[in-house]
Amino acid sequence: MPKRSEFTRLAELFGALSDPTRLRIISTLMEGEHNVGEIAVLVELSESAVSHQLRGLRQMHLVRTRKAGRQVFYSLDDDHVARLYQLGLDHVLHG
Amino acid sequence: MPKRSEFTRLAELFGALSDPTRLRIISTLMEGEHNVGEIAVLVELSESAVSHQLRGLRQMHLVRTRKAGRQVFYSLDDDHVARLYQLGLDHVLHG
DNA sequence: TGAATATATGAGCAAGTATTCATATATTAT
DNA sequence: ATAATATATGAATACTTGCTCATATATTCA
Repeated sequence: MPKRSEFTRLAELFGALSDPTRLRIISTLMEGEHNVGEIAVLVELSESAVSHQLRGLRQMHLVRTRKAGRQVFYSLDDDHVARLYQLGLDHVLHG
Repeated sequence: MPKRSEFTRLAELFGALSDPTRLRIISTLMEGEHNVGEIAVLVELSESAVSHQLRGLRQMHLVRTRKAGRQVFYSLDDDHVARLYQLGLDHVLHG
């Protein structure tokens, strides 16, 4: 049985995946890196809202950034995320 | 790219795992079935709070129940949950 | 039957979250 | 330099969540 602090961190990880907007962002990034403006168009949300969400994902180290001029390109930092996403989706679709 | 409704359901699934209390309950149930009172003791929370959380997990079909007299025994409904839990924990502990 | 026990549920509240809007910072172009 | 563009951030607000407390429902026991 893990420690309390580990449950908290695990909850934070799943929490990062517990919002449809963030999942759409993650789904978008699974197809390759994108800058903030592109992501905003793809998920149909304001750039500000996207930027706020990306901040959370950044702080959780689920995405990483590459700066190119004034654009910032985001990509998934870690394949654990993609695996969690896929496993969850399997459960939702079949299962 | 999944549909909006699927993102919502996926978010709900991860949302069910996004709270330390619920994760403790799930962790407890991974070791076998327990009734509400036992779970309350093990996770150190009121029976009411536990019952409320179990209701959510039930509605998500993540746990199932077996009634025996006036007690209700809960167990994990589905190994997807245990797999998500384990994969998430791997990410939190190492990686 | 009536009291005791196990669980479930509803209302209410405090704390957390996701968005918008306004503004700040950084970079490029004129 | 100044304007334009891309992103980030802070404050405000509406919505959601997790708990407690009181109460309801079921089941067993005396």
